[in-house]
Amino acid sequence: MSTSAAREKFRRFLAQKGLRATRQRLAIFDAAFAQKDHVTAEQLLDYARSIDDSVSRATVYRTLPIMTESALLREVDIGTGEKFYHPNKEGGSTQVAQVVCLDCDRIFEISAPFMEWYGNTVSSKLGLTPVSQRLQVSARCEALRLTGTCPRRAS
Amino acid sequence: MSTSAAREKFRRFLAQKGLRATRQRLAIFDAAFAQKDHVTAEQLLDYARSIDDSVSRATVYRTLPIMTESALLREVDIGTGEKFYHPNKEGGSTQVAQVVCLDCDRIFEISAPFMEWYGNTVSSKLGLTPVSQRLQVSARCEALRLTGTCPRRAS
DNA sequence: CTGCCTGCAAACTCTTTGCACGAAT
DNA sequence: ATTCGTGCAAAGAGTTTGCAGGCAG
Repeated sequence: MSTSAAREKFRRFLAQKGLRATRQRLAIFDAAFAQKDHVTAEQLLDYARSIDDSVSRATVYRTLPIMTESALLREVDIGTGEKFYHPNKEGGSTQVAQVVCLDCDRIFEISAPFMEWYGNTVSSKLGLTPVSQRLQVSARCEALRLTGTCPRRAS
Repeated sequence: MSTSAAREKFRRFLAQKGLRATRQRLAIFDAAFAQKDHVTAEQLLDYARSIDDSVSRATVYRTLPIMTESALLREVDIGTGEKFYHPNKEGGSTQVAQVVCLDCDRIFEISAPFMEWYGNTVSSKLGLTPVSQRLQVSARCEALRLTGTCPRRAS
């Protein structure tokens, strides 16, 4: 899905929900879709302000749940206090695991379709219906440990 | 593992680390091991104070990482802002998944040994060594949805 | 006795919210 | 014209920390 196609999808989502397509919301959307890595709300605010300097922190925090609900943005909570956001450019499976490198703080996303099966299996035994699942692996950089340098750190 | 055996293990852990076995730390330990369900730091503080009313919030927060490191206590972060704690009475596998009921807020723990294999597999592809993994399923109560009452809620 | 540990309260981080103004439809 | 949306700043929740005094070893 191209960024402009996603942008249209966002506009449609807003219209359908009876929400307005304001300059600020679109700037935040564009900021999010310009990102390659996972970013925090604060980083998104900075970037959105470089597009439209009228964007405020409050609006970022108010817009993030909307974008998350539209499935155009994925929210990732790795237990560090702050949440990370990542554009869902493929529009595809939401069954994704994360591998978090504790050395470079990078977040890698890995498709993990079996999570859905697991959630169903385990929930039904408890009389529950799964809503969502998360699978995260925290890890250390092997190269850094051995050679003192993380090859990915160089970027 | 009995509670008193765990208590001894905690004392030994403290000694080995050169830490002192203070009244407060032991009260917090006892409070944690008296719990059946998952509790927050605040709930633990209340309970610890009923054992020794000199226990302060600061000491609870300072003691929790020590107990977690000793593996006698398990920390569970389900992304609700506060962390939950649970005594590791079996002393066994740390490979545990959580099923969180969004209706009654209960946390169910489920042994998931395959997580270790998964962590290894996925990490090695990235040149990483896994440190820990978490698998969580959020779910809704089926009985509550159908009959309006959660059988577990009654407890 | 020595210095690790403690309680207190203030500080901190991330996020949410009340209010009056502003702009999308 | 109507509302919904906005920026600002203050509030909020959970956790951490600086400091002066207290207790374990």
